[in-house]
Amino acid sequence: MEEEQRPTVTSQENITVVEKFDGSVKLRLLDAALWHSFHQEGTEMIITKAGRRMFPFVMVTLEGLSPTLLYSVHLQVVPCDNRQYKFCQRRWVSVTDAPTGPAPIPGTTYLHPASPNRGSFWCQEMVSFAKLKITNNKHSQGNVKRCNLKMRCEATSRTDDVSSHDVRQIVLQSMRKYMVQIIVREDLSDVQYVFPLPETVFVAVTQYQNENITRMKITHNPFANGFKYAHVTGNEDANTNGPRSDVTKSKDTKHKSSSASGTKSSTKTARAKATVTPQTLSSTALVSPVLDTPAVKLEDCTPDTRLSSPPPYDSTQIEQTENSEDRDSTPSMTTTAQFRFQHSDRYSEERKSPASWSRSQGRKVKNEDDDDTCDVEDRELKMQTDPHKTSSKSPSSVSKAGDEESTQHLENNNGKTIAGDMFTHLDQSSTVSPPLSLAGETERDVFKPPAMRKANPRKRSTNKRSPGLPASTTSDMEWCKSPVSSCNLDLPDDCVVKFDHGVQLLLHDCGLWKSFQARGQELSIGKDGRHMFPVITISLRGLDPARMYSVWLNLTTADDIFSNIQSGTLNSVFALHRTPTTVQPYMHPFSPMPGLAWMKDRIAFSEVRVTLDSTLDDSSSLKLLRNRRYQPQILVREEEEVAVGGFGSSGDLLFFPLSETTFIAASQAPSPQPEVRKAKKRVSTLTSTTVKKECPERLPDPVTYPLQFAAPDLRTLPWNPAFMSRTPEPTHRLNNLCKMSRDAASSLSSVVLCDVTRLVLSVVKQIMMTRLFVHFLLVLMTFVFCQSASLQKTDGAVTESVFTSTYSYHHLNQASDYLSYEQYLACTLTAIVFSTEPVRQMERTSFSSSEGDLRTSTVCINGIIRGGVPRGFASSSASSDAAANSALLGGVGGGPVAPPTASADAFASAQASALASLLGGNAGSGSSSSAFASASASAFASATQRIRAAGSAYAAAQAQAQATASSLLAALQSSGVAQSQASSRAVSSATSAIALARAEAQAAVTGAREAYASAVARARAGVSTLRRTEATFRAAASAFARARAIARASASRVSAQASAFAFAMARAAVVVRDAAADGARAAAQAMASASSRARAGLGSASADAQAFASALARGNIGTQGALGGGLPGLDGPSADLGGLLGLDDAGSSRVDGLDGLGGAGAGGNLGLPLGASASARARASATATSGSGKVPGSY
DNA sequence: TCTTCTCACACCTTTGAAGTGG
DNA sequence: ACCACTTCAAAGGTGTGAGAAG
Repeated sequence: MEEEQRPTVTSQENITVVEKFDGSVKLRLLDAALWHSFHQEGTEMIITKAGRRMFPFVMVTLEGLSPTLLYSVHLQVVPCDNRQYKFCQRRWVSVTDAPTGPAPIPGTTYLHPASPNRGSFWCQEMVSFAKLKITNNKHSQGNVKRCNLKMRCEATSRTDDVSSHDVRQIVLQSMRKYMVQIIVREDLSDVQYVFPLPETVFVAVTQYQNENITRMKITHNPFANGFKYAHVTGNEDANTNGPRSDVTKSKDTKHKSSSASGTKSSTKTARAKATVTPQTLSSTALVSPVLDTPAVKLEDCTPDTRLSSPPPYDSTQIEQTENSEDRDSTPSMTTTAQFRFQHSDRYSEERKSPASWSRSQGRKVKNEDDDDTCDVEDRELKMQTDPHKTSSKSPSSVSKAGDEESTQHLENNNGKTIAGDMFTHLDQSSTVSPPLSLAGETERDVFKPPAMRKANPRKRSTNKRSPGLPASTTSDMEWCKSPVSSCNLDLPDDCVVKFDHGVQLLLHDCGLWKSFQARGQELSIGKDGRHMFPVITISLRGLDPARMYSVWLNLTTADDIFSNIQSGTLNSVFALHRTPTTVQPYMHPFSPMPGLAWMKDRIAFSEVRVTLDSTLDDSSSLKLLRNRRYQPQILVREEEEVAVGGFGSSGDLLFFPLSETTFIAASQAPSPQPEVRKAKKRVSTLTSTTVKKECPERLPDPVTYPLQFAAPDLRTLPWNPAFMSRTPEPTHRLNNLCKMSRDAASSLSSVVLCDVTRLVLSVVKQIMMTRLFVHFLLVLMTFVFCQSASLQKTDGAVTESVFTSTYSYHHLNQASDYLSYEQYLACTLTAIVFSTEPVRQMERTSFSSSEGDLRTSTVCINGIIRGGVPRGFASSSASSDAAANSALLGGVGGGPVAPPTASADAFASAQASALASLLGGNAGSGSSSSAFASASASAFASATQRIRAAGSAYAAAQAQAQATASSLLAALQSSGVAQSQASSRAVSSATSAIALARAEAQAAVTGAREAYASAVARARAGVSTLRRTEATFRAAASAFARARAIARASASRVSAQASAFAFAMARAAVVVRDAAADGARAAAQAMASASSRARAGLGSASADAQAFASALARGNIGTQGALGGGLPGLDGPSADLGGLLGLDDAGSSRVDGLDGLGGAGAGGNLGLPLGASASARARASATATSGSGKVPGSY
């Protein structure tokens, strides 16, 4: 590991960093130059009982971590040795030569509050330990308890306990030397990476020992600004009293009483002198003791120099730095306020040119002469050491050059560094890679050119308008319409052109932006959000007119600089209280739109708001941090259609950094210069009012494009892009946001959807899936219909009808600002319903009747939304309901719209016909086109046929029984005649004949019983079928009743027709039911008469048999012994016949069933509840049948 | 007596709330 | 009503210096 750690010092965007390696993981210590400067003096850190922050604090960046693994980042302060130190003779010397002193406190660990987190997180953001505190209070709690994920999982119940402590303190011992090291640990594993930072070696003290350290602390730490003046004058006093050695001597000899009083008095004196003239301070600054620390400015160092001369990081160097000659010979990286100068430029491309920052620097030199001698010292030193830069770097020249060349440099430096920053904010799923943008550099260079440099000054000279006024729209439009390739010189005034991949972007109101930049870049924001002003207004050119694009505004943190404006000067130091965050990009509300629409007019981000409230759930608000500098960028993303409809983001991404609009998010911080405020306010008011008055149509209206159904791809791509153009803009965005291509609806989509639908986020997240489902349904149905062979119109008529239906409904809502999501959903469902078969039969003329169409749509929408599709009935029921409603309101079956009364009659007749067909056995042959009626009729007809078959079998069995009885009677009669005439021989033969007749009668009865059992089974099956049919009818009746109730509620205008319809239907049903009842009654009577006839026949047969038996008993005594027990078997046929009489119950059951069936049919179709008596009777009859059909087994 | 430590202090910045005026 | 701005107060960070503690 030691070998792998090869610290190298590099300069990254003017920030000196030290790179550390541990295997594949790289750590960079930011602000290494500041650390080094302190290190050279011997860093001291104050420790207090309550805890005190470190300054400088540790900031690092990490690379090489696995994006998906969880890591915890620890800062560990480890003792360098066991020795105790004291500050003697301006140097730190060891008190105990041998490590025999008190044992140092073991290294304490500070867990970064963001731990644990994924590697992507750690590598994306800077890791700052600014809030770490060190203390000498042994009872202070460290934060080691919060350790890693393992421990957190194991001890979740102790969360509160942990949070209750001050977990941000590390316990140290004073007068001991420590070093910071960073430990990166993989959670849930034992892998860890250790990065010792020798640059951070410091001595923990309770009171500063080294005066230079104190001075440097005051210089660089913004919280010590209150002592800055004191040190300026204190140094002055020291210089007037003698060389610095005297000061040191007084410090070393601890003449604290005198020095303290002197310092205190000097403090007050300094504040009294705070208004001293810059010249005076400049002269005093030239002899400031800070000059004792010779420094070479970073700018004076060539990269090679910086790279080739890494600072010595040996901790023992602290003891060597007491020699001033050594310090002089050491190539120090920087000095005091130089850092601030550098940090102001950190990560900023303005260093390459921009006027704003150059002006800031110029003002800084001019204004901070009052209070900061260090800048002047450095600058003077620089001017002495580098004569070549003396002229070029003078404040005035810098500022002037910045003013003149800012525009030209802006597009030149369309930024590589910006590209790197920007892509960290982009969607990771984007297919665009950083090289794409970088590759465009050459192309931009081709476009950029001298034309711009020549054109702008000339135009500017002729510009007589106020610089704050917007540019001429006419010229802008001409610019937009002109071809890209021409790259003409006639650019609008007050604009700057940028290029990316041949697409040109025109930034308007640059004069206004410059005006603000010249007076300070702060943009006041509040917690409740404010509109940006000036408004970022652009124009685009070079887009493909037919392709869809979305335009985004992205705010990137231009740096990690904490900035504020103090005394009219822009101060920038490292952010102390904040860690950098990513700002969610803002999509222009018109997105996506065809390129032609984007190029048609200006694109203004007037609706965007900036806010400090990070919890604000508003997609139009950009959540910013105070006192951070932000770099607006325009992103143009090409949207491509995807197979399932909607648009995806698979196209190219263009980006345009707008360095002209860089601003600092100020926290209601008033500018200290009243004239600046007045000027800003004047310009703001003037511009706002002027813009509103002179350019009321500055914002383009949503572009409307005609539907083009003839396009061939419309038959294959069901989601018609033209449809999106015609829909209201919010719906337009809905289609884009809810497209199926996105696996999961992102939070951004949800947020934007909240904006569109005006619904809360939770609701939007719930309906997202519903919306996707509806979208899928619509796409699928359109696709199916387009592919269906039954579709007569192959030119997308169904698609058009769907869209027309939806669009006509949209007309109804044009008065409202936005179409609610419920309305949109209803429209979509309506489109689905109206795409079904009955509607396809409609004529286009009747369908396009907007009012009736709307009314019909409303009815169906309400019915479907409120009542839903009847379960188990699926599409047929829905279509029948739709057809019924359509027939009710506008006619069905095509043709012109029929009068309401006629429609009701037609519908009633259709219903009656269906019922008649059901009861008359003509199911399916009726004229009703209702699928529901057909299905129900066929089921009912089948049940009826089965019942009739059972009745026929019963009748056949009954007839067979009667025939058998007749034959038996004939046989008995014949045998009796013969026996009366014959002798005993005849008696025996008669006996055998009787036995034969008995057997035959028995067989006949058995057959009749089997036939009876079969008839009973069939009757039961008929009853079961009847019940099923009854249930079906009940469901149908319920669904129909619900649909009718909904129709009645929603369509008040047609209540009269509905009443007439109901009356006619009820009348028809009554007629039908009466007819059915009459038929059933007649059948029952016929059945009863047949039964009575059979009973009569059997009774006579039984009487004959008894007469025959008595004759035998009287006339043939000799054969009594043979006959034995008489004719007991005759009871059997009698019982069997009695059982056969029970078949009447079966018959009555059938009648009852038919009666109930008729009631069910009528009741179901009338929407009336079925009478309980029908089913009860049916059940009772069935029970009675099974009970009475029990045949005695005497045989 | 010397060194180290503690604490109150003045001063600063940051942050947010409330008020004011256009 | 909205927005921009001002004023004020609270919280927290900083070095200083007197005094206490070891």
